Amino acid sequence: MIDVELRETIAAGIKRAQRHGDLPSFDVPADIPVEHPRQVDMGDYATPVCMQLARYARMAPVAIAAALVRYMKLPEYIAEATVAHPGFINFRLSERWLAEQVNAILSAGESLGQLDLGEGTRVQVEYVSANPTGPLHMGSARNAVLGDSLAAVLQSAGYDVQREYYVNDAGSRMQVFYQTAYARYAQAFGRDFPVPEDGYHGAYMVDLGQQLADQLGDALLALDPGEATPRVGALALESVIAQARDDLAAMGVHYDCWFSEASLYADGQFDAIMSLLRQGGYLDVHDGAVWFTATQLGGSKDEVIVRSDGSPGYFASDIAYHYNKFVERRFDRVIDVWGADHQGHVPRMNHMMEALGLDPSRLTLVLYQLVTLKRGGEIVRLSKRTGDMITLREVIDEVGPDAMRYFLLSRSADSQMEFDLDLAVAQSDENPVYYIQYAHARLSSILRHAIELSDSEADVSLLTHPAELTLIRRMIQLPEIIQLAAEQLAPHHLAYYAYELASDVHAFYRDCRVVSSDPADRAVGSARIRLVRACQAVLRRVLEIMGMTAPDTM
RNA sequence: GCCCCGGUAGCUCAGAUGGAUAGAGCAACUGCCUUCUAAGCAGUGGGUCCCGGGUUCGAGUCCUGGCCGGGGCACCA
Repeated sequence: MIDVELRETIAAGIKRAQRHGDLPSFDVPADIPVEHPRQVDMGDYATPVCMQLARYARMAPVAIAAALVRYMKLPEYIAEATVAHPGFINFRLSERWLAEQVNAILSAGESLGQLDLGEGTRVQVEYVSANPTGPLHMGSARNAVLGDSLAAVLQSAGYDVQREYYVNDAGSRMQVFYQTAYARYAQAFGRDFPVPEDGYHGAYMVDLGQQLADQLGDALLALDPGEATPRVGALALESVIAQARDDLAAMGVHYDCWFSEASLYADGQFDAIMSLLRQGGYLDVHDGAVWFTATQLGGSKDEVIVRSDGSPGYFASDIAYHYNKFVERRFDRVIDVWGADHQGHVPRMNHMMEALGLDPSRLTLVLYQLVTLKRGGEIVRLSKRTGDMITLREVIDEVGPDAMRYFLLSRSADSQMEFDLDLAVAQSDENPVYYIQYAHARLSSILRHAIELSDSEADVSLLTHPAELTLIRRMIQLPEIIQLAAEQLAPHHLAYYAYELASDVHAFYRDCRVVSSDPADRAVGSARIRLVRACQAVLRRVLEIMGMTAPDTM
């Protein structure tokens, strides 16, 4: 990539200047900063390195910059390097080279935006993984969008990515869920069977009870509730998972694997990690429970693994699950996407990795701040147990999957966000989603009108208009945006990039006529058609990574 | 009390390993459709980057002490 090559160019320039005695001897910095200047008219790339070197060289930054400019051997795509106060070197891309990139983008085809940073590293992204005790709510929406886009970004960056949903089908809450399901099932036949005090009182459970009644008939009512509950529960679980799958699919979120927590116990993974921890001396028994001694690894307190009633806690599953990910399934790297309400678990997860003899840096926990939902100016609570909640499906149906994904993606995971449903719906015509998609539709429209014009003979060197060059400059940023998003695990950069690209498209549309009846415009028109096609490819690729559609008409 | 995340324009938010005059959308105001889609374009106004100290040639960015908002500190997940 360009910034990497410029770093080398600068480093080589420093050494050459030193050899010729125009710079004093000092170590070339390992990491030479290359950035984009604030203003485009300053140049395409810049380095402030001379200001850092001033103290070692005992020279004025501008003088160092001047020496460097003399000695750097510029790559062919750099038209010029200039010195700017107080010591920047600005690099300007060759316009000829820029125009040529249109062809490069088109010939990239399917591999457009495909990097090899990951070098095929096997990475798993686990996201959503909500308890299967009811419909997904809006909190999970942010998780889904983040995780799915992260997976797409990493794929594009050259990682071998697997997308996974962890089905928490073994926790103690599940028993309560099963009991609730049974109660609603029985009630569907007019039986007066109570929903547990700490059960799930949402209306959806009534519907589910009815559905179960329709599917199972009343045969199970004859059994003892203790016997019937697991059977009703199993079907209820199946139904909830199927619904989650559907709801996520409605947002374009799909998984490679739905992993069952219960299977960890059936397959003996739990027993395996227990003996592993015991051998490592990380287990302690007191107060009737089995503890993981996180304190000996620097933790603030020990953690219960097996409760005094003999049942394993969720942390037991977490350990077995991650053992499974790293040891059984041999992922090089695992990324779990969690809501900020789980942030207290981060230290113990790292301690767990250490105790299992795994490098904690192989596990990354991406935390996102919680979404506050507002409707009618009031904050909507997201508790499943009270039943007063806004479901994921409800919002998708209201604002559409594209808007949903864009809104949730366009803010960094670290910032808590307010999702105003009324606003999202009311402003749907003025929203950035349509701005971006409209840019794509406009390009499609041009191509429809240009159907009789061929770009096979196009001479891209005719692309010299400022609006064309601005657009191309943006287009070639795709790889570095993908790299940035992949390195920071921050897909929101894509949303901003897509918006800026769309903005450049709209400006190009205004300034540069593509289809013309005047024969004199034929050559440039054909070059522009090629630009339009290349630009569409870039726009489509970003939208694809974000999980959004690229409509041809709007 | 301790830990994590925020605090940037009226509102919602960007701001890459510390760099040049801190950006965008929405909202407000002013213009622009006889030619490829006006879901668009051009322009105007709008800032003690929460406050104090520190590091640095240089701080919205790093360190430190406060303030405010959110989340967490269970034999719940």
